[in-house]
Amino acid sequence: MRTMETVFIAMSGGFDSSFAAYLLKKQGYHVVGITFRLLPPSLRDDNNPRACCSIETVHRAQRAAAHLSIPHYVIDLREEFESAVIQPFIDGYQSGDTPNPCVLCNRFIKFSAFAERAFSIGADKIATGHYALVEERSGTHYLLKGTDRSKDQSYFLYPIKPDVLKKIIFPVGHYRKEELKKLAGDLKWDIRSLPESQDICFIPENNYRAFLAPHIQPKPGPIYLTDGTLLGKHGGLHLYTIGQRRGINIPYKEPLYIVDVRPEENSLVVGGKNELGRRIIHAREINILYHTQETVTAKIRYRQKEVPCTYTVHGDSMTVTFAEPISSPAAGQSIVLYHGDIVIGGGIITRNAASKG
RNA sequence: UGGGGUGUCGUCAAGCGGUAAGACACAGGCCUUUGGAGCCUGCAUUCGGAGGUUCGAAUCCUCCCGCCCCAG
Repeated sequence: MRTMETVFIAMSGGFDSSFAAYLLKKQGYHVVGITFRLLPPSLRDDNNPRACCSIETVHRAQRAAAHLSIPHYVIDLREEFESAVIQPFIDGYQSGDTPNPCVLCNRFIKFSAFAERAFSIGADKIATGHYALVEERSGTHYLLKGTDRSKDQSYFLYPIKPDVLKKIIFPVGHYRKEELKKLAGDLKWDIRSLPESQDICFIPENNYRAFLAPHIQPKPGPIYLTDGTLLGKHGGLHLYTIGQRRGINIPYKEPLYIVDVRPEENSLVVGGKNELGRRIIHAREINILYHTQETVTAKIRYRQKEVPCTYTVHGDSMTVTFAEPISSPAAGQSIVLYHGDIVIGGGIITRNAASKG
């Protein structure tokens, strides 16, 4: 009988990661529960049960660990989170981009800082409650979509480095959400009452504009129609993103959407829905996990069906060309490539490089 | 000051004597481990004001007020 593997699982106190811990334990791993401290005191919100490190959240994770009779520790990643996620989030909006904090968190916190820490103190593997899969096929590890396509979170996971990928387990990735709920119903502890994590963990009530308010000085500017007509004014570029409809506050014969954000002149360009499509997208800071010559697809947001495309890599950037225009690619968001279920990789969409098509 | 036009929801706009369409905007909700999108719901007891005619008026008449053109 081989030595029991030690798995450190990131526990948020929510349903998915708690159940993931349960599954690992059941599979015979030596499981250690870990909860992160991520927020500086100024952002701590002990009244928000979904906030990532409120007192209540930590307690919930501790209780879950106790139910499973596994050790539980809290590790402090506040500095890393502040410099790698929160500050870039603010800076991104300030500069007219639309950052994706979950992607940054996975890239720099969960599958970097936490992973390093875990491996340095005895973990063989790490695990999270993400709906995705890591599979080994003839010596190579692949990142795959979760079995439950409606919950698949592989989009957020593309930045994982290959050497870390092979040491990851996503225990809930094999299940459909309803299966998990059903299995959970048979357990002694009331795991189903645990909250579902969602929204940005450091932003209360999902109101990122309110979160940014104290950090960004509002800088009003003009709003133009695509033909150059001055239509109105905006209250600061950080309040808008490509493809946005609500909040533009301009009555017009048809709904208007943000077609372009121009930080150089602090202006916004709006147009009809049919003006949002782009066929060519450039991305930076790419991470490629898999190579193929076959037809690939890509998407530029979570919960979107992938669109056929081709891509060419140049160093750490790439150009993706879609067969059909894809709507509203925003600088700062991520584009992720797939070959069937397999995540090829992805990168961050760059400004002024999303071409018309 | 003469002549003409016009005044209906925040904006645009139906209505033309029978008891206020619609679009955009806005608000709320749903969806959702990013933003955005999408979907659902709400949104003028009242038609510039005051009288009058009618069983009945935003719709007809009178006066007043406000805008917009043309002329001086």
